[in-house]
Amino acid sequence: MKTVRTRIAPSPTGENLHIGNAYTALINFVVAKQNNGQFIIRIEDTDRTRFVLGSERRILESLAWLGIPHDEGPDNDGPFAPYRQSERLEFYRKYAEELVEKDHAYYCFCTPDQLGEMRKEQEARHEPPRYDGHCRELKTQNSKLPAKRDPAPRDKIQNGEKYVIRLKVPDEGVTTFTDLIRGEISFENKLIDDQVLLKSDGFPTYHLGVVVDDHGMEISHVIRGEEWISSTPKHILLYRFFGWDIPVYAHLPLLRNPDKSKLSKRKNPVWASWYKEQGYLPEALLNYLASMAWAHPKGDELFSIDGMIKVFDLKDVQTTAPIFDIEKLRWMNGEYLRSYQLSAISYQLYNFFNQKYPLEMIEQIWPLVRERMKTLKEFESLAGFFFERPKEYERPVDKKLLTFSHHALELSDWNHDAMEKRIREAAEKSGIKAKDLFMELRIAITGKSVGPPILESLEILGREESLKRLSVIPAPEPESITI
RNA sequence: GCCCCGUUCGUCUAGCGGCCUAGGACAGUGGGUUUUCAGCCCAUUAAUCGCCGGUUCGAAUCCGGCACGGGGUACCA
Repeated sequence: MKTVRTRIAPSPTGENLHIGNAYTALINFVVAKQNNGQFIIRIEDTDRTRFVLGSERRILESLAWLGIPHDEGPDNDGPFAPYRQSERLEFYRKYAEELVEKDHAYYCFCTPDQLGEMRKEQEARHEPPRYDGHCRELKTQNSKLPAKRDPAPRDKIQNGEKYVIRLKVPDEGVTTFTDLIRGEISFENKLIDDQVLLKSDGFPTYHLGVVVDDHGMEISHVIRGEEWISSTPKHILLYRFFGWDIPVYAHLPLLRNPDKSKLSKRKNPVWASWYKEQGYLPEALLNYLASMAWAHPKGDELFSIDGMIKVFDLKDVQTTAPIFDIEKLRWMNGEYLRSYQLSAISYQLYNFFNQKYPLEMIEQIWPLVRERMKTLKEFESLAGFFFERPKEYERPVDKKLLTFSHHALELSDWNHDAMEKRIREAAEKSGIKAKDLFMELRIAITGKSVGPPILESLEILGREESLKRLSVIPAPEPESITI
């Protein structure tokens, strides 16, 4: 059996790795690995007008962060280098010319202005917008020669006229392909436009690039988003015209915004980097993405990529496009966070906050906040008071209540049981609810009414710092002070 | 407009002709544990399986039509 080789082909036109690409990458990676195959990254940088500097680097960084390693790519090369389309231009020209030679493509000298005009007219006549084939028969009269050798187009080229190479889509017949997820899909050829294959700047369009490179890099499975379904017949035609083996196709459903439109940055955080900055763990993000349009056969909600590789089957992927719902991701992230060993999670937090907080402190604090956290970032809002006295208080502290607890604490040995005992005693004597005393302590120390257990927090802060905080009460509203 | 893909709780999904008066997870709600929040445990709300017809003894599951949603229709990917 042929080696399974899959790939993702991101274009460096965005800030970072799009979460939809991360999803596609995950599935491609899993399919490759479960078949002992290779996973490849190819950069499709053929649109120079949308090129974003640094995008490629950030895409690769995010993939590395996610833990989806590639066997071949622009940064580590491989047997089919280069892996950047802008560095493979000679291939595309060669193959486009070959198609012209075979009379399956032709030179087109129509200018963008002419094409725009044409489309406007078609629209006015309520016709579908498509290339009218103007240059298709551009030949000397009665010429039997293919366009390649015909003098008419040749002369224009020699005169320096700009041109593109277009695919000559047959006027009749039906192009059919089998999608592993959706089954057979057919398109009538007469409805397929004469696609541009090679642009006037010498760069290929996606359609030429993807076919030439997938074949050239021996890609066995083309697994991509469903937005490519309607382009696939063009690709099939190309494979046939070249006489190449057609890869296995699988079109994944598109991830959607809550309003069901295609996932977009306007309506949702889409960059993988955003999830990293918010303190999501790559394992959780991947686990969540895996649950999109696919479910673990055992019904497991939490599983690793390795676990997924063992049981995943492309055929089980759903055709329905799922909505990307961050709530479930948050839950999952919390589960992952809690499953970590103390030292591992502490180190993650240490690095997440750029070594801002001492590792030993984090290790002490983590047990107090582990049940409360859903993202790494939340550590700061939950436990920030350990490192810095609160600047803002949820409400003024009641000095009278505080005084009781203050005294109680001063008298106690500085440990949890002793402190709790003293506070309860103080409460009983004064007829105040212990609950209220604890709350007042909490606000004085943390500035907030919710958070980690207060007595444990006091222990970690230490006697000196704690008492200092209890003495220096932020200026409350004058009338609320009752001593 | 035309072409293509889709349609099960709010969301992710299970379901492959009888085991479905449709199961699980997230979110929600109620309760328990608790000095708060969270976590944990228990309970619970929520889908006439888009609609209409057909096939069948029997349909969420098969077929057809319709409606709705999405994608494509570029010298963008």
